[in-house]
Amino acid sequence: MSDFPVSFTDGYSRPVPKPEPVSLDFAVDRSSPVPLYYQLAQQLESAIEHGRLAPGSLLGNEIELAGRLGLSRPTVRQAIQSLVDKGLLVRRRGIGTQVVHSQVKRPLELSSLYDDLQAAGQSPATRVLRNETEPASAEVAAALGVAEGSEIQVIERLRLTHGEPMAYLCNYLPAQLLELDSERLEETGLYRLMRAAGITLHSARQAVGARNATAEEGEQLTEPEGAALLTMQRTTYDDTGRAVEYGTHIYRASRYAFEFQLLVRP
Amino acid sequence: MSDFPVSFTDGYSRPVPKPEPVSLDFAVDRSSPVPLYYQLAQQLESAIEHGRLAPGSLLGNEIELAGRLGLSRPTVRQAIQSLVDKGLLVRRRGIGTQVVHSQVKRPLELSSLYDDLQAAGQSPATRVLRNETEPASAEVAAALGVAEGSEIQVIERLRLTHGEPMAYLCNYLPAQLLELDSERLEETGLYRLMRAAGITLHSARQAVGARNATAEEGEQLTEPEGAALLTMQRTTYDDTGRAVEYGTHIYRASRYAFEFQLLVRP
DNA sequence: GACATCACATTGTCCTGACATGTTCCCTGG
DNA sequence: CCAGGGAACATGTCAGGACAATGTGATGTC
Repeated sequence: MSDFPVSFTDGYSRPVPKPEPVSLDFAVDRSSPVPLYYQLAQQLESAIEHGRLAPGSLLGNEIELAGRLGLSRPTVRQAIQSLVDKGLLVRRRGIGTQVVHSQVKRPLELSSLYDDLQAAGQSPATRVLRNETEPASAEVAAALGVAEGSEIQVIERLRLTHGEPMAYLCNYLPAQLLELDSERLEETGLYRLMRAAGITLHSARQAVGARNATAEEGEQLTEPEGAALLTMQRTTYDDTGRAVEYGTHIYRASRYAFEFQLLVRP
Repeated sequence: MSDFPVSFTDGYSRPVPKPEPVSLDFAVDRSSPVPLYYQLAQQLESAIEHGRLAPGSLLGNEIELAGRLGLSRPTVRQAIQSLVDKGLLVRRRGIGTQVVHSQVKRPLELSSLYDDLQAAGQSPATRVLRNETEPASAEVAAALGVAEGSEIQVIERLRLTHGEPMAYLCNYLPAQLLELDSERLEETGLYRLMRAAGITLHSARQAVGARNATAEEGEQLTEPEGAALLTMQRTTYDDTGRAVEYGTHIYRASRYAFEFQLLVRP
């Protein structure tokens, strides 16, 4: 009953030669306004990313590390914890803290299509099809948590890469939230404009599905009627929990797929 | 930007100069093996979920709260921090800690299709089409980070609800990882079996796309050829960062869509 | 009346210290 | 030779205090 057919120490994971603590020369600057735990966390992250801390290697115990850096244990723990939250380190009671084996890095961000494309060197462009205000429909009002009929900013955009349509984006925002200039919308992404306006995005609820293109959708996206389209509906919330954006997006499945990474916290 | 339809400061801080926020009778059990910060966090979460702590309401300062509960401030902070991480609370230096406005709850979990369907009262069923080992192909070996040709457990399943096909699931696992009984696989989900075997799932990398059904796929899922299908590829890692599962899933877009919530940590 | 300044409240950071709990491994006793 | 116990060691939990940084509101000055 107690012995499962699983064994962590042997088996498929290449024979790990008992990990040994690594000792790197970290140092913190107490005169800096940057918090000490943050300085340490960044140095650790950098060391992991550059391979100076090998995957699977032990970090050395917290108390000794604290003493070597002239820090207290809670400070060191705070630094380590932030990297554990990022999925870079693993703590094991009685064992120690070790670097995660895999090469995964990004913990999952509330991604902006524009930024994603730009980062991928896809030279994105935007064509604003519509940018005006209208009274909130029942659906939009429910999604944004506002009264039906209140003023809502509606934006319809076509996102292109290399001159080819890639997605049709329709977004709804509370009208008073942000001044949206069509010119700027063609230059950058909506999320970046919102952040620049002092809105700190915090969480989003998404639904991703698929359906066959209608004739009209096909024409807009230069896909044949019936082609598979990827659909997304998203409501975004700021750090106080207010809904700040609701959108319906349609992507050409032949040119786009969502990629993201999930983290599970126990 | 200064006048939103919602304002945090008015309402309760007007009548009384000293805003005495919600004062609920929390209490911790020191004889319990459950950590104190965790007890407090659960009581707070429960109070938020049941509306005893209204959205937007202040939590009262940490020091006073600690005193009232007979706890130290770090313990109270740890409890609050865990809820901030979950997206239920917001801290503001100089202001206080508030309950977020929206009603969103689930922070996003590494979801199991089976559990999701069961939670939705869909009475899921599974038909195991294939369950055997084979040498790893190049694609699978790369995804799992093992040598090409090493033994891999292959599982093909059809997931049904109400007797109707909903998804076709193909998964690859390192052969030594887990003993997979086809009978058990028909009774529950793969993730639950892995967890029961002592594997703590930690993160996953997913790609979601769409495509038109081939004739064969259509037959398997009782969809017409050309119907829009939702596709997902996923690699799952355990808490040490080892890849423990790779899978290719195909969902009937007419019957299923992904829903999930993203959290952004600054 | 408008603007700068100060006091206050609150969270952010950091310290020291202590004990609890889970792992590993050696050493002892059989 | 094997099994069990316990020491050593690691992280987990908790306490109490101190000062810094920041947002708010009242005060004072021009």
